[in-house]
Amino acid sequence: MARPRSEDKESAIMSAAVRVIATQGLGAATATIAKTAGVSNGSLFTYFVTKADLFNAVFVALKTELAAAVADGLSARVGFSSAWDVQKQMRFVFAHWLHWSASYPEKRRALAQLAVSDEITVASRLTARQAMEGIAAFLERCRAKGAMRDAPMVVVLTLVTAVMDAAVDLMISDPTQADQHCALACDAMWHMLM
Amino acid sequence: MARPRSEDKESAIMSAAVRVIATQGLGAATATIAKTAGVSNGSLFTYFVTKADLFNAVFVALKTELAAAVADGLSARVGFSSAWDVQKQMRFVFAHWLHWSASYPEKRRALAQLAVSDEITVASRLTARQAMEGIAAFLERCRAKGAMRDAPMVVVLTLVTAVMDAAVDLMISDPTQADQHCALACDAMWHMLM
Amino acid sequence: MARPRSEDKESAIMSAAVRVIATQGLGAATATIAKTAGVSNGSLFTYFVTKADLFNAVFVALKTELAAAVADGLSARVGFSSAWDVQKQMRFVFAHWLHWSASYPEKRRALAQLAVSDEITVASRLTARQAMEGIAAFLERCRAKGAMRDAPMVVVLTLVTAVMDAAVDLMISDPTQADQHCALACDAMWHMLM
Amino acid sequence: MARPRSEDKESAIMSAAVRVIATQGLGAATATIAKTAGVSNGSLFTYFVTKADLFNAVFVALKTELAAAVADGLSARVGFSSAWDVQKQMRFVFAHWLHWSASYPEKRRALAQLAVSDEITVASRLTARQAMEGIAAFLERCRAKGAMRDAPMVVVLTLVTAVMDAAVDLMISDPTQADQHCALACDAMWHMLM
DNA sequence: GATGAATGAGTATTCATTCAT
DNA sequence: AATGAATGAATACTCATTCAT
Repeated sequence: MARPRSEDKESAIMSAAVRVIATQGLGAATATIAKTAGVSNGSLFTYFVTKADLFNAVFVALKTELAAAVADGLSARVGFSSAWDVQKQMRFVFAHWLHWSASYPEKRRALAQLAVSDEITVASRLTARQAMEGIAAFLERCRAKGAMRDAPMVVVLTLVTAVMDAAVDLMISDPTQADQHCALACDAMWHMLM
Repeated sequence: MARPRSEDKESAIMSAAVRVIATQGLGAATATIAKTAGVSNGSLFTYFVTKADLFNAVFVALKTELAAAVADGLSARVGFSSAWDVQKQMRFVFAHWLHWSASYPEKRRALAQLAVSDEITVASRLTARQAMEGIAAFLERCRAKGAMRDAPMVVVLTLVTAVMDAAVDLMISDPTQADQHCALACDAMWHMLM
Repeated sequence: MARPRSEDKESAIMSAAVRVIATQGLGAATATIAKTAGVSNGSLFTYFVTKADLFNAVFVALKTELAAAVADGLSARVGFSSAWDVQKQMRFVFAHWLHWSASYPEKRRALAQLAVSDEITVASRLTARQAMEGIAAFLERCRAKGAMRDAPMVVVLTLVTAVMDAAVDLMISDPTQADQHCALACDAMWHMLM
Repeated sequence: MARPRSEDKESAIMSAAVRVIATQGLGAATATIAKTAGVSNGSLFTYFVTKADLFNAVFVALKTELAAAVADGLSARVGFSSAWDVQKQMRFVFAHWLHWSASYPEKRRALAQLAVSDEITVASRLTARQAMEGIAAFLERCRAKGAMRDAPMVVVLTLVTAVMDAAVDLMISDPTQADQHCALACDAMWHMLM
């Protein structure tokens, strides 16, 4: 598993991949990605044995990054307890999530493409899901007394993620209404879980 | 005077495309699609000038088909009025929608790929949206007194569609729990809109 | 050898071929030629079994047409005898030839392409040469007392044709100087033969 | 640091192109050219971005080579001055030109095809013309006191080239008479210019 | 005979991956 | 390790020709 040095190059390639995928789709040539990263096309393959490997790595990285951002919003507010506080906290977390995602439209777009690709392995998808599980505890608390209190966590997480993704798309496609869309989505989530 | 164009062939190509895209993604070769359709690769191009044209046609067709199926569930129950009836009706419609989608996993998978492709034109996306217009009216009525009563319809439709898609994914990936997932999603929708 | 009727269509196809070859080169599609001729692509092949056949027919026709035009200039002035008259007559014939060719740039261009094609058979080339032999007698008289009096006729004809072709190209490429070029070429021919 | 581009390969491709064009015309497949050059079809495109690029390069190279050969005959005899000497020199130069061209029938044939192609850019044609500039000066001197003393140089060069080309064709098509044809053409040129 | 759909071999070009330097 | 040339399979699309109507 030991990779050649230069983490710089590795991450340069990965973020180049994000940018290129965002604009050219999954059909993007590895050579294009390499050039965008300022690296020779040969080098790309010393860091990622396969184009699919690169894509999987990018997928996992983006999902992980997103999860971290969400967790970030999470850690800022812990310890509320009353119902009203829970709602406030949820809003805060979801708003953080949404705004973070909307700030990186390229990442969002790349992720959307990668998510439906069949190059992305089940393993990658599993890893991605696990990264998101950090917020499971939070959602657990949110839904504790709500309508979805007995639903399996996977289901809750899947539905929540779907709504968030859709909301981000709306925010990106019409940035002037971003705040309204954000508020609406947070409301929707609240009602869905309660 | 010459051999007329065959609608059979046209639709054979389109459904072949669905099957092939579902398994091979958008990178699927036109030759593969043609062979799957039992047609020469040259013929594919007498029916669709371009691979992108074919994909757009398939996209619109699938969306339209889905819309028709939903509308089908819609027309079955018209005329309810009390709140309880509205809920019942909505459940029915959503359940219909979900089960229909879950019954055609290939169509769903193909649609998921096509939806994020940049080969799909705005015109196609518009047409698709218009096909869904029928359900918009229904949602209008559902949300009339609910929390989202003031939200723009696009937003509502986008969120609803996202939840439906996620639910179908869940149903497909774990068919034994399909009914529970369906019920859960319907509940979620209900709460989200009310 | 009996061809299907409608000489109209046959010649429509041929002149369409001239136009299309002039603009698109020999790589022009038969379908394009057919459409230009206002005929179905299938029909083209009832008149010409092969694309090469069509091209050969066009080649021969153009060469023949040119020869006829030259002969036309020829017949206008027959019977001069003194040396000075011969020169005058030659100028007249060559000028006629040049102006006729320069009036049909598409034909000239198509002919230039066809002449170097390897689709054109030796038979066609022979026929073409024979068509031009009408002026052999005339050239014979021109060169009778000149420097090329002992050269084989083929050689004379080849050189003369080459100069004429080059002159026509010059005239076409710079129409404002057409008359000067014509005069120059006639002079050149006169000197070459005397 | 990587394998350097090989000039060998580049010229192998170009001369393969000459051979293949000579026998198959401009419709020759790049794959055929590559195989003839002993190179993978992919490699052809690292040396020439486009088939048209390759053809332009070949065109310019052949024209340049021809010009060099002519210049070669030119430099062998410099310094003559009397009228008789000029004639002798001109004959020598033209004979050299003709024999060189006749020795490379493939190059000649390829050049004939390329010259009428519309893939050949004006830039290429200009470069080619400039390569022939050397002989222009020589012709300038030849015609100084002759009949074409006032004609534009382009015209002179065009006519001379046309006669030379025709003569070469004659020499190639009937090699046993090559010398006579050569002598005849030289005479013709002499008379045309004087 | 006319039409234009059907066919499938053929084309230029691309691209993931390998390998010489 | 880094580079970028080399490779050749793969791809969308074209086109001469055939054939059903």
